[in-house]
Amino acid sequence: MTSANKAKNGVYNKGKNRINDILDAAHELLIDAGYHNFSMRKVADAAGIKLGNLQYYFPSKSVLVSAMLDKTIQVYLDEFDEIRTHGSPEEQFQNLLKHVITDLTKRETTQFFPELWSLSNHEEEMTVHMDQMYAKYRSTLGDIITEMNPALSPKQVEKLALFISASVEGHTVFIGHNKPWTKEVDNIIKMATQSFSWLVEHGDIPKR
Amino acid sequence: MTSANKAKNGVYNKGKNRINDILDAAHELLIDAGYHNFSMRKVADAAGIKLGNLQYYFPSKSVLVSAMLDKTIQVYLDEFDEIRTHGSPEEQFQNLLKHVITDLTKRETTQFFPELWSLSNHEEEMTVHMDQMYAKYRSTLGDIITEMNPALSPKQVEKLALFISASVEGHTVFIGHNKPWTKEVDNIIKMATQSFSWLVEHGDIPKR
DNA sequence: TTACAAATAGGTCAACCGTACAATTTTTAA
DNA sequence: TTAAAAATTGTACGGTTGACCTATTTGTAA
Repeated sequence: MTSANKAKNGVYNKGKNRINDILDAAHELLIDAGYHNFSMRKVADAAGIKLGNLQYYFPSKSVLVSAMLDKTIQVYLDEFDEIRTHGSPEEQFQNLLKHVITDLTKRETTQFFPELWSLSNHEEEMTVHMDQMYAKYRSTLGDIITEMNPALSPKQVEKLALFISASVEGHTVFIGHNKPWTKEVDNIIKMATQSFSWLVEHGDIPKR
Repeated sequence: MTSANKAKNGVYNKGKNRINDILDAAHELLIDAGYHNFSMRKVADAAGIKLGNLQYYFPSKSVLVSAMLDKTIQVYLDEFDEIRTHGSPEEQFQNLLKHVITDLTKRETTQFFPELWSLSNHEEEMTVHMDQMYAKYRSTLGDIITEMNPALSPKQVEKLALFISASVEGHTVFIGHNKPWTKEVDNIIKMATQSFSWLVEHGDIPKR
């Protein structure tokens, strides 16, 4: 059992809060400095503790980064469930697109995801976290699509969910926070809703 | 005048080849190690020269990275012009989508762009290179769209080019080289062609 | 052939890095 | 109150990094 696990299962409130503080500081640092400027010492500074103390909770950098990714990603996962609780399938579809695209323009999202994409290309371990999140994303989207057009086969639904979710992610780099086209968010939402709805209802999607 | 400039304008073939070797080595290193593992010493090693010699051509890391980005991006820029030389607007549209999406699956492209996106979020200087490339991308795409549907206003064309190009870029993370959905490339091309063609021909795009 | 510029190598520096570990203080449970 | 556990600090180590600067070698043009 590692020190971090000991701390997580510990009974002291101080330790639990510390872990949250550290994870938040790490997240913030990743966002505004990028992973190439991300170091244990900077995280410790940002969290207001000493390097030795940080290592008591997270014995290695990779353990820290992994935990930080987990926590950040969990926030997005929770939001997908919420979408499914209100409205018709068509409304859920529109709400999901609007929600995700609007979220792209938040500073934290605009900066976080490119780091995640880059990281997953070079650190095997990070790929798992990312894939798991996008699988849930596509699964939620797929459920909605199936209800919108029950004639579609599971394979067709899968393809549509992949195409739509991937397309939406691409806008991060262009309409995200402080990007040149931020003001076009509403238009992007309109175009996404139109074209992707049409694709779900009238598209000729390969059956397998 | 910097050493790098001197070298670039120099008359020795040795020096010119060296610069190309260095830029290629830098590109390769960025691609398979990521920017967080990108160092002057590793570039020198990969290029088969000593650190001191590398610094003779590129006096600082940022100058090197900047030159490397420039060279890499130029390759993509040249390809856009090619597309415009053959076929009807509709064919050009399909060819462009097919070309860009197919390109996404190349190892170099899959790995390079997330690095570029991340870098542009944290290093002001890199943003310029990226924006310039995507501006050219959208401009080419916009010209084709205008010919496909002359009834569209310039503003509408601009929005469509933005939406389509951004959507396509998003697939890098999902159908790129060694990604979980690489085998779906052909289906993605089909869906992109269908939905984006429909959007250009029948979409209700805000006029301003 | 010789003089000069280009190209290459080598060394040094302060700063930063991840990791390990011992010493100390603080908190909690008995 | 006291002993054990948890939390925190401080320090040290071997490496790496970007930037500088000084030889030394190589190539070329006069």
